[in-house]
Amino acid sequence: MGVSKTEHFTERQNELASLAKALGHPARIAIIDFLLKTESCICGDIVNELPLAQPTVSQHLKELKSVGIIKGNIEGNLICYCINEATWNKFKAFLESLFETYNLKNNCC
Amino acid sequence: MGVSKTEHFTERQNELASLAKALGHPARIAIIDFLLKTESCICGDIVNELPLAQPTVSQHLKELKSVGIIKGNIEGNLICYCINEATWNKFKAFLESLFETYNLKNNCC
DNA sequence: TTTGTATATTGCAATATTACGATATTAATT
DNA sequence: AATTAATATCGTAATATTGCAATATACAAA
Repeated sequence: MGVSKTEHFTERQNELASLAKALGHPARIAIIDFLLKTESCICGDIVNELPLAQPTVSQHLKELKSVGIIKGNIEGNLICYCINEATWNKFKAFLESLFETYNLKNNCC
Repeated sequence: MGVSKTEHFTERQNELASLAKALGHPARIAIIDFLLKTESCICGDIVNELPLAQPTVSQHLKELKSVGIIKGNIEGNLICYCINEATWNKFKAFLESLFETYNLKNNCC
């Protein structure tokens, strides 16, 4: 991407955009789906669940981790990933606020 | 971006990723914020609301329009943009389903 | 200590995104 | 018809993303 002028937007706008961007790839949605589906941490199973090479999956995990959507714990030989509750709730709150605004006010063409 | 292998993911994963990606820029969040805030269509005011040049804003509007999040109507000399209810509701449904799954099931490290 | 297994990092090619000046288009106004 | 105003498109520079082979790292097991 080109340089995006984050300094001109509010912190909330930048944060929400970062979170949305992190989810803006089907592989990363698939990772989140998988984490939610299995009801707990995932240790050493994610690569096999995705139609991508191991380094590519690792990179997607890194991106999700860098915005805080997931967190990883080293567990012996494996790395266990799970949803990061704090960030997830923040994301949820951002969006629920948007959805609420739309429901209450929009009266459009 | 490089080529993303959309053919390996489900339609839902690809759609949700596209919508999230479209919201993955603070300028586009700002546009949505503004549309929601003003409670109706926006005619000819968006460029002045954003700290970006007119062609850049036009490009962001085009991206939001191309995934269906907003729609535009020509109104005389102006173009009026508003949230596209169908897509917005779809996006909302996708996310509410994710949030629900998290609430019910997640029991994590 | 060597081997095997899981994950991360590096490096790079192909492609996409962002931003904006210049220019085109379209319609209202004079 | 010429001017003004709003928006879109084109072209392009700078930078980011995606994907993966090769390689590194870290730990467990033999």
